[in-house]
Amino acid sequence: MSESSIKIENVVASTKLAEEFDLTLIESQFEGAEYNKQKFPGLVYRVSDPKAAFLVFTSGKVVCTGAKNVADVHTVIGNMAKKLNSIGIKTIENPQITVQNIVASADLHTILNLNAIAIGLGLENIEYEPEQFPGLVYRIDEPKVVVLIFSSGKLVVTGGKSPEDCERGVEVVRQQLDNMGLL
Amino acid sequence: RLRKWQRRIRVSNATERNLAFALSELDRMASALGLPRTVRETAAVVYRKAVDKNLIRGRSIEGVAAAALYAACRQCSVPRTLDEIEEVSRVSRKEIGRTYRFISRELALKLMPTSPIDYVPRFCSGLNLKGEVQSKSVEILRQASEKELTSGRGPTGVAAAAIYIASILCGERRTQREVADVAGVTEVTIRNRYKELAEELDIEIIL
DNA sequence: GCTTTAAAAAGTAAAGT
DNA sequence: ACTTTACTTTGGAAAGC
Repeated sequence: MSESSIKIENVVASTKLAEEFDLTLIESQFEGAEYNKQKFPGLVYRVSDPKAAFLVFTSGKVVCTGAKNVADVHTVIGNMAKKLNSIGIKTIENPQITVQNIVASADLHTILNLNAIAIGLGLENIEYEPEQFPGLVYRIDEPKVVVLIFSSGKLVVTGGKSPEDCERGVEVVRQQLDNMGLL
Repeated sequence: RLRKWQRRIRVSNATERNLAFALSELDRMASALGLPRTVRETAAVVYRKAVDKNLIRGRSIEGVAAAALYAACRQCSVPRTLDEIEEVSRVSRKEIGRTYRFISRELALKLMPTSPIDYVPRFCSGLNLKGEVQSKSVEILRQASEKELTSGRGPTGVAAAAIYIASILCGERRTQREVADVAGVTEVTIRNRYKELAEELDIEIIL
């Protein structure tokens, strides 16, 4: 019924793979790893099977960004654990992986009048400053996501913890615009 | 009791001193931008409301003053861009924009996004263009708005393109560079906007 | 608040050909 | 003029300034 045809563009997740990490050691063993403690406390490491980027911290915590699926997040983190094991670093067996944010795009396939939408949704509920950015920012409480609405009818949904949050967010926007006769 | 009395005086002094500083800042910036008294007064009202609601906490007086002036210009329909406000203030555009969003929400200013039409009088006078060209520009912008050619585009860029076209139609042609300079956008933006306007509104531009 | 990561949307900008 | 690169906005975690 409401297959919003959402396209997930990026998934951000965090987990803990060990109690602590020697980032200098990892930097020397991992090809392409970047670590500048004074610039940023985390080590940056990019992988390309499923494409993703890691931020590894001395606490053993890891942030994974850039994955296109929630499943890929688990895959790349599993691969990361194996790579760490291969250089003699032990990791936690079944790490608890938390999806922190999902960025998705969608398309309403209609040209939109952002001024009318701004009034329709209520100026106090939106932010629309075309001088600074072409998109209208709409924050939704349920699901708790932020939707960027463009005059082209394209949308960007972010802040969701699951793909369902993103799809519901798009539906909320679609329905509200429809109810106001702006679709 | 005496301590409390003295403290009140101190607080009062500090409050008055800060307010005086803020108002002088508003005056300095408004003068630098050549803004009329009504706008300065509006900005002062916005600033005082911000003070009354304790919105200055954690923010610099300069930042709130700059944001108040930015908001006042919009309320009075004589908008200045964040870049223009930044030039006369000691705060970054990012900080001004952030503070503006904050006070705009907290004071429920409910301002519509800046209309390209509000830039026409200032840009035209800066180009020494008469009322006829201004009227033509506004007419073009109204049509552009109806045909959905302004959503998401920078107001100054759209206004500049409309003025560029109007100046040609009225036989008082200004170059893209001249218009771009007064509008604070690049020639590329004028070109992109005017091509879109000319095509969608079926306006023939003979150079 | 900042720093760093990734990605999309559309507009604007700057640099190089 | 055209192409490429890059910055604007949104969200979230990480450790530390």
